[in-house]
Parts: sequence; structure tokens; C-alpha cells
Amino acid sequence: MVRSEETKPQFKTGKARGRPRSFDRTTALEQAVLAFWEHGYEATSVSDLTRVMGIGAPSLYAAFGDKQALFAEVVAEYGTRYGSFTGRALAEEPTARAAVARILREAAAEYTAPGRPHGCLVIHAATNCTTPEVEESLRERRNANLVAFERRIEADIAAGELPADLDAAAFARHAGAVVQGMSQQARDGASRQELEAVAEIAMNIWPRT
Amino acid sequence: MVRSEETKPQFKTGKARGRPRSFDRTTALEQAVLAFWEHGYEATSVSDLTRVMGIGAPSLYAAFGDKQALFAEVVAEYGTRYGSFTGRALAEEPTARAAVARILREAAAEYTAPGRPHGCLVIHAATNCTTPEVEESLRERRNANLVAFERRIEADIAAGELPADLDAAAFARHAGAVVQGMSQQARDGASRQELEAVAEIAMNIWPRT
DNA sequence: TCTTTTCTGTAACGACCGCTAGGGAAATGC
DNA sequence: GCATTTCCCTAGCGGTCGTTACAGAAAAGA
Repeated sequence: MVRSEETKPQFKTGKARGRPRSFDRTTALEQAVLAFWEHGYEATSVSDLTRVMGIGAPSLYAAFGDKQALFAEVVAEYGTRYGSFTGRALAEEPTARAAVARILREAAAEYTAPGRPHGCLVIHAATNCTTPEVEESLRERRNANLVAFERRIEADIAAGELPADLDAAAFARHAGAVVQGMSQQARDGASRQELEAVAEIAMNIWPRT
Repeated sequence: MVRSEETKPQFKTGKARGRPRSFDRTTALEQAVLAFWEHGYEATSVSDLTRVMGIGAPSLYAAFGDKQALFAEVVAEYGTRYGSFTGRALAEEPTARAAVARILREAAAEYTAPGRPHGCLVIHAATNCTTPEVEESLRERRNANLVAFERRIEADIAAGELPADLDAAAFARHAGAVVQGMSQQARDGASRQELEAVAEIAMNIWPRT
């Protein structure tokens, strides 16, 4: 029996036959984002999810596939809604240094924002995970971020904005390490001001221009 | 019925009455260290533990109490066997700067040492943990490390070794963030050389003397 | 109205979780 | 030899995990 499989909110594809679903898929997804963000993939059970999403298990499975597919959608939603500040900084700031400075500054605020879980979902939600593909998917996202940092730094070197002998990969790794450490400390209770101080100190590694 | 409760290897307290245990408690504990270190508290099941320790579940419970007590003993064993390099550096190096430099350099090696799990058990093994006391116990250890960094920096300020207006708490937090970020990246596949480059870059924040 | 389609709620599946009762087995002291 | 103490193994406890069968309810099309 073929199932409709993960019916995203059908816009005007026909006329929506049969009984319509009684919950808003987007707001349910947002609640799942918060739950996975706070407790991680494994520690968030399906019954936790059905409770915070306000739906029954069969509705969850009909709308999102299974727990792993829901998590993948959660990660994508998190990326566009909460995790896009790094990409924006890399694209909008005139130099790699300015981009990293903005990323660290904004991370201090994002990772301690009131009313939502602290730290970064991509960094924490799939650590110590018994499902290897889930752990690997977030690891790939983290490493992709390092590559994005590195590419931006390389562009500045090519443009003469940074010294030719600067180790782009190492500087990118350093920026990533500071971001990841700040996220960990946000989870451990650090305040926005404390993380901003860390960000400011960390920026002193960049060569004087 | 009162149980003997966690009989540590009885030295010469009497003559060891009854049937002696058939496994070596220390080597079994070491296997538990490696298992918890690699997969974390929740993701390491009791049956995982009994397998790698080579004993049955009742033997495990008789010798170590329960899973949580075993984990506490594992954390202590990890601290003395693998995690003591930070305390040594803080105690032995002549300045805070030298201590942090040594900590970062040694962390690059420790967190990527072949033949054992990468990264730091204290940083990773209790993230996304459904047992709040376990998560909290490692969080306290991490925050205690930050305080130790801060105290060492304050001592250098008091001795005139560092500027009087230097923000000891922020510098301590920065060092901790770099260490935690390096540990995360070690788990994500970074090599010792890559982490040593990060460590070297991170040391450039310290004021010129 | 009646059929068709799709969603919802109940209730349960098999698997694994941390943990332990209970009966022998192996050492001691006498 | 015997009784005592302690350990190990088998087997299973109650509970939760992710997932789904099934039947009834609610919409559309005829």
C-alpha cells in the first residue's frame, strides 16, 4: 500500500480530498524544533514530540514520515530560521575578518537568546547518538561550515586583504572552535555578555592591517 | 538487607572471605571508561558495558552499584588517568600564559591520541542526557575548570605578570572555549596537527610582554 | 444520500532499557 | 568433612522505546 508520504502543506494542488488534518503542520514542526534543540535527537522521545506538538503518534508519522525524517526537517527548519546568521555574515560583510567578528558577536546573542534553548542545535543535538546517520549528518554540517569559513578567508587572501602566507584552514578552524566553545558555554550557563567578551578577545588573533 | 556496596579492591582488610571475584575490577573499570568516553552516558547501555567489561550484569551491579555510580567512578578514573594534564600545567608552569599554551598544545595531542576515543569525556559524555544529575555533574566539572583558569590568571595579575586591567574571567572563558571547540573538532575528525595550528593561533590573544 | 478519501484516537506490537530474584558454584573458616 | 560467605549465571521483572493495525470520524465528490 503506497502512502502519500510526508505531504507537505498542499497549496492548490487539486482540492485537498478527504478529511483535512486538524493541526498546523508548520507550528507543529516549530515545536519539534524546540524539543530537539533542547534535548537532542535521542533524548527526545516520540511521546515527548507528540505531547509538545499536540498531536497523536499516527498523525506525526503520517505528516513527517518517522522520527529520523522529522529530525531532518527540523534541522532544515532550524538552519533557515535560527542558523542563517553565519551565512549572512559571510555573504554580506566586506572582509573575512569582519564576517567572523560579526559571527562571533551574533553567536553570543543567538546562543543565549531568552525564550528558546541555548547554544546551537547543529553542534549539540546529535552528539552521543546511537543512530550513526543522524550523528554524521550534523557532523557534515559542522565541517561544511568550516569549509565556508576557509573559502571566505582564501578569497580575502587572493584579494590581498589578508597576508599571502596566512593559514586559511587553521584560521577557519580557529573561528569554528571558538563558535563551538561559545555554544557549549551557553549551554553551561554563560551569559550573553560573558560570551561577547570571549568573542572580542578571540578577534585579537587577526593580523594588524 | 544491607549490601557490601561497591567493594573497592580490598587490600589487607582481613582475609577476603567467601568466593573471590573472577575478574579484575580495575581493568573492567578501564573498559567502562573507554565505552562511556566513546558513546556517552545514555548511549552506552548496561549490556554494552557487560560485553566490553567481560562480566555479567549482576557482577557489574555487585561491584559498582548501578550504572550511575559506575559512571561517577569512570569520570574519576578518567580525570586521574587522562584529564590531569590541565591541572598539571596550571600547577607547574611559571605563568598563566605558559600554562594555557601548554594546555592547548597538549589538548591537541590528547584529544587525537590513537587507540582511544577522541575528544574529552568530561565535555561530551553527558550532553543530551535524560538523567539531570549526570549532566549536571559534568557541567560542574567544566565550570570548575574555568574557575581554575581564572584563579591562575588572577594570580599572574596580582604578581604583576599580566596587566591589572586584564579581564581574568573572560580570558579564562576564552581558553575554555578554545579547549572545548578543539575537543568537538577532534570528535569531528580533526588531526593533531590541525588542532595544534588552532592552539598556536589562539595564543596570539595574550598581551605582549 | 452515499461512496470515497484521508485523518484521528485507541491500543498494542516486538525490542530494548536498567535492574534484580534465585539457585547453584567456588572460595573461606572450622 | 562441614557450614558460611560471596560470586556468577540464567532468567525475567516492569517500563519505555519507535512504530503501526485497526476502527471510527470528518471532509469532498457523486
